Amino acid sequence: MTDARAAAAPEPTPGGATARDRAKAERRAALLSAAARLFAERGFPRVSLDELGAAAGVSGPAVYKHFVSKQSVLAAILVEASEGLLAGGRAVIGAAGADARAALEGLVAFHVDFALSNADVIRVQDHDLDSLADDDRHAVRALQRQYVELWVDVLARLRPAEARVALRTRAHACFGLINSTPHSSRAGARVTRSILEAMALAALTA
Amino acid sequence: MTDARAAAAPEPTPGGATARDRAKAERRAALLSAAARLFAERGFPRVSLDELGAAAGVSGPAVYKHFVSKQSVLAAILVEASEGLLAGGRAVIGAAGADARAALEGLVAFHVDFALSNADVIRVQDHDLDSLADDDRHAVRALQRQYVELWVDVLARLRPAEARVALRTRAHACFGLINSTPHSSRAGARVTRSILEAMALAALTA
DNA sequence: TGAACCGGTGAGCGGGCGTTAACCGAACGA
DNA sequence: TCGTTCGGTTAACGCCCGCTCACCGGTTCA
Repeated sequence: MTDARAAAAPEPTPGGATARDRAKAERRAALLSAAARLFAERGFPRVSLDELGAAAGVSGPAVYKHFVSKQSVLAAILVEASEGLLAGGRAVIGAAGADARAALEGLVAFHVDFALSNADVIRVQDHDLDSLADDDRHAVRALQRQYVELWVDVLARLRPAEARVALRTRAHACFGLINSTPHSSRAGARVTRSILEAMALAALTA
Repeated sequence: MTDARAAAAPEPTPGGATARDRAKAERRAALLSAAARLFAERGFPRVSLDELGAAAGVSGPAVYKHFVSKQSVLAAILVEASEGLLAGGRAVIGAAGADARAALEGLVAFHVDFALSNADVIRVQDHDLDSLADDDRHAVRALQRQYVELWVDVLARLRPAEARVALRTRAHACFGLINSTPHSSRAGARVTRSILEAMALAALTA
């Protein structure tokens, strides 16, 4: 009975690392996605480690083989999300070049897309941010601030007369508008996407 | 030494009830406002009853002389807010009569005003709603749904061709836009108010 | 092949916190 | 004036839960 397994197990290590490493990475990913869903549903403090582990197929303190604490699971989710948002925003702006209007439209489309496909993370972000330890929260806030400034820069090109404080308020309001998706996704994704994009652009360029 | 107090204490009971009743009502109000602030700052599960009591001048289990549980404090805040929102919305629509555009502008102004002067409650509302017991949450949700339908009715008058599902998405997005205030009130209240009103109307009537 | 590694488990500790219990003193009502 | 009411206090219970510990069995690698 060893032959079959011997043929299956020692594959040329497609991930580039040992089988145990790949299994561990999968577990970690499963934990993160389960955590995002659970935190979004009930809020960070009301999810126990036992529940979290169970949702990923392991049970209880096994989480500590992947994260140093419950808080660090939350931190991993939020840092990853903030970095993704910032990187994506930069890419969009770079692609638009000097065309400020195109940059704004790209940012809106990108953010709507992110919100629609990461509703859980959105919920967690403005739900449980202050359950983070101070340094983690500062890190996430710093990333978010950079992302906001990305928007403000683009808006400043379109509305040179307006103060940056006001533009910042506009950007935050626009995020609130787009991030309303998790609370209201009754309509289909296609309709929701086009409604949100139109509303956001109208609100920003009126 | 009785004379001075005898002259001061038995006032004609200005509140209409006994002095003890008035004191109790004040305590209850103090507890509610302290709770709104604390819940907004740190989230419902991370505020202990001792902290809550201390913030209102009493300490610890004295809260149980005014509320049957910690959850019921949260429920009182959210039910009161939702009822206020619904009643205010109805009043605004009634005052506008047949002019749908005026009704919408009134709703926007009213909601912006509410969000600016009740930032704490706004934060608590979309932070800790699911920390409520099932029946309380259902009650709040029912009130919120009626408020949303108020907006949808007005929007339907202005956009007769659009499906109500889509209009509901628009309403939620608009709430998200306006309710972004607590996250971004860096600019002054006056500027913020006019920016939010303009953005909301632009988003809804584009 | 065998020692080291490592991710998983179950048991258990310790602290925080919601809630209850027993009691006290002032305000109230007859 | 005197019994009752009632809002307040302190002490303590009991549970939940984050986290640690001791241990186990398969994978890895020399």
